[in-house]
Amino acid sequence: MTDGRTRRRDDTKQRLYDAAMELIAEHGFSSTTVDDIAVAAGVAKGTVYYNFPSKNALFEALLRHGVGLLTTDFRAAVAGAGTPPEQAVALIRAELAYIQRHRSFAQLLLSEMWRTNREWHQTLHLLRDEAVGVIAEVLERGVAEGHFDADLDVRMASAALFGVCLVVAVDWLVFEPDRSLESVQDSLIAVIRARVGI
Amino acid sequence: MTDGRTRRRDDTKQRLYDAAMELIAEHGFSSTTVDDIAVAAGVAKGTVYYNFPSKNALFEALLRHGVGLLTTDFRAAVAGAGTPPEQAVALIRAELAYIQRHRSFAQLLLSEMWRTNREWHQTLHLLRDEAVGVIAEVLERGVAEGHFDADLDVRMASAALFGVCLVVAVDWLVFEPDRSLESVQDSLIAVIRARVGI
Amino acid sequence: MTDGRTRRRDDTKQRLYDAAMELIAEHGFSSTTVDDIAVAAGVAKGTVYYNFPSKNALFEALLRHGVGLLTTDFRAAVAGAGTPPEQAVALIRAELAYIQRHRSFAQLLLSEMWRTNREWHQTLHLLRDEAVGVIAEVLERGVAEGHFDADLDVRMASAALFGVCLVVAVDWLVFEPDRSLESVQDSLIAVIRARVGI
Amino acid sequence: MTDGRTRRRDDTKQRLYDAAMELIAEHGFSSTTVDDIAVAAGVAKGTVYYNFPSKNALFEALLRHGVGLLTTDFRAAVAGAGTPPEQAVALIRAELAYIQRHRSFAQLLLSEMWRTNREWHQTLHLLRDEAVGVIAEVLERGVAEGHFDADLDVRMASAALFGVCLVVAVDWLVFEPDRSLESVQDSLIAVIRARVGI
DNA sequence: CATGAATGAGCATTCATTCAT
DNA sequence: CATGAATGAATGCTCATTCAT
Repeated sequence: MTDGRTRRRDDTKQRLYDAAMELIAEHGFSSTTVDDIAVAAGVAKGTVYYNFPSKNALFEALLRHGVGLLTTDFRAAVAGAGTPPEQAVALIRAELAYIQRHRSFAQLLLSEMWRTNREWHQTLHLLRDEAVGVIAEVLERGVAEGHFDADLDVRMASAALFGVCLVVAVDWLVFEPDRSLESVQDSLIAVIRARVGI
Repeated sequence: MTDGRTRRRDDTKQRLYDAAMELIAEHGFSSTTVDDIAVAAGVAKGTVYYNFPSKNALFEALLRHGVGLLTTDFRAAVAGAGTPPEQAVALIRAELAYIQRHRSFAQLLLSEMWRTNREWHQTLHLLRDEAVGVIAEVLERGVAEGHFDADLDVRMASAALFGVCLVVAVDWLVFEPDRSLESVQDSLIAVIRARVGI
Repeated sequence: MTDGRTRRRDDTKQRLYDAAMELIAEHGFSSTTVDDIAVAAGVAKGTVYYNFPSKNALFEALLRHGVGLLTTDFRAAVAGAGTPPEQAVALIRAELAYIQRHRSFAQLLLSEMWRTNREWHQTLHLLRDEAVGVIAEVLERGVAEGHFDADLDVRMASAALFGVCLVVAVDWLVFEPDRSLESVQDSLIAVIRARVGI
Repeated sequence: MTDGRTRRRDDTKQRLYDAAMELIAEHGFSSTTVDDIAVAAGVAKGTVYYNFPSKNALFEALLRHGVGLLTTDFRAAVAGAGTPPEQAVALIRAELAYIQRHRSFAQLLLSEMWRTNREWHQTLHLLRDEAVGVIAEVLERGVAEGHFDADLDVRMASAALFGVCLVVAVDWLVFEPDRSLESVQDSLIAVIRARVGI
């Protein structure tokens, strides 16, 4: 039955996604072999190529998948909070939580986001704009409504906010994995709020 | 003459460093071949193996070299400024300037810094502590002297500061390469200073 | 209905023949994939294996089919002409016409006819004898009836005649495809007739 | 020493040529693996790729090599004979002799010469013109000097002569390998000369 | 009758490493 | 001190074949 076949195929694709995500995040794209992915997904190597035209294509699909989830989380965070400052806090929490759940993907972004001349660079660029764009919207609204400094460089601020969460979260998961999400979130917000006075 | 030979050898090593840095930063470690490095350095492939025991060893030496330079710049920045807040600003400037000069190395750090299970992970970890440690010292002194909030999470703050500079700088060089160092620095400091009010 | 099903099955087989002939002739046996054949025939890959036990078997059937048609044409040409010399001309015309209609098959023969150690070599050998045999018969009769030189090496002459038509026809179709069949036929007969005087 | 290294490399290349020629002629291009070639040449697989950029490139070099030799033989045959008819006979003998020595190459030509859409088609086309061109020159001179029919289609005649030798020679080597070159040559010339009377 | 997802052996190609010169 | 020819294990990808539906 079509239904059965389709379900079977979707299963396979999902298992390949999961396996590839884990492996590529841990070892990087080039060091992850298609063989590894197949073994981890519990299928034959040919099955990878039956479901994706190439290793690159699988990776691109992966990026799309991962950033899509993140953007969805971002949108939900914004929708669930009231004022821009509250939304910003919600975004930070959402990003940290996402990274906690998909640590591997965060390492992937860190590795690939600013690397040019890769086949999937274009794809990643667009996806990034999608995700960071949600942050930028909030900051813009915050500026418009007088919550944030009027001359805030929104582009840089959103990139910086996105990036600092990324870096802090990954650092946390690598070096202090036992610390709780709440603790990290509180510290990070404190750091951002801190009148560092510089 | 020994002197001449040594100098010649150092030359070769330096050229290999430069070539490898450029290539690995641009394409990643796995995607850079020893052949590429040899060609870019203008030597035969065997020469790479005459000067370094392996590709991994070359890369470790590279990391040591690069982080060493950064740490030196950090120390100079601290020495050239008075109070901790001034030192912090000097550190930001130093990091941005370093990345501008060695953009490739920054991308390298971003890719490798938080990736475990690589042969050189240990090395990189130690080096990172060396560099980030300089930032931490300044923040600690700032807290001790009452410049910064007393309950500042210094560990996280220094990691965050290091990371945010890294991310902002790379983002700058990739997406707005024509912007000046000063402009970026000013914006970044403004963003950090901003009573974001969250 | 049995009739309907049979016809449908024959349709599928014919479409597979046509598709395979075209593709194998153009790209060779090894470079033609079963996938290509299925797509070109507009059926699923499994259908190829439902109708033929293997790719090799499909190819053998193809050879049988193609040479069978050629032999039939040869027989018709002989039957439609009077004396051996006239029959020889008719054979030349038949071969050229056949190749014009099935150019792909001619290229196939050229590639495979003299290649030993292929699974289907035996098959092809027998088929060849069938077709070239018709030419040989005509030449033999021509010798017996005094039309041709008494000491003609009939075996070689028939092979040579068969081959020269093959080569000339393929050359024509590849390099001067706009030339007419008649023109080629006339030139070829003139060349054969020519007292080259060597 | 450069000399030693160079000689060693040339040796390797020659051995690869020989091995590849034999194998590709016998089994065809697609069915011959680089592994086979390496084993037959007595080197490691990587060595093939150290000496040629790809399997295709090796094959193109092979074609150049083989047709080059044939053309040289053709030129020598023409130079060693007096009148165009004598030169034509010498060419036939040269072609038969060449094919006897390089039977594999002849099968190769038969398979590839009229196959379009292959990467090396262009190369082969040019090479063919070079070799067949020598025959055409002789025929042209023969016509000009009144040895051959004035309205001879030289283009076709040279292609036909080249092709008929090819076909006859291969047929000979496959089906009557014990027959002598002289015998075949005599029969072939007799066939060509025969007032077939068609 | 026909389908198409899945398989795994096989292939062209790459590349870190060795070593004779 | 430097070279570059040679190596062979590893890798991305192909494709004939199988089989559950």
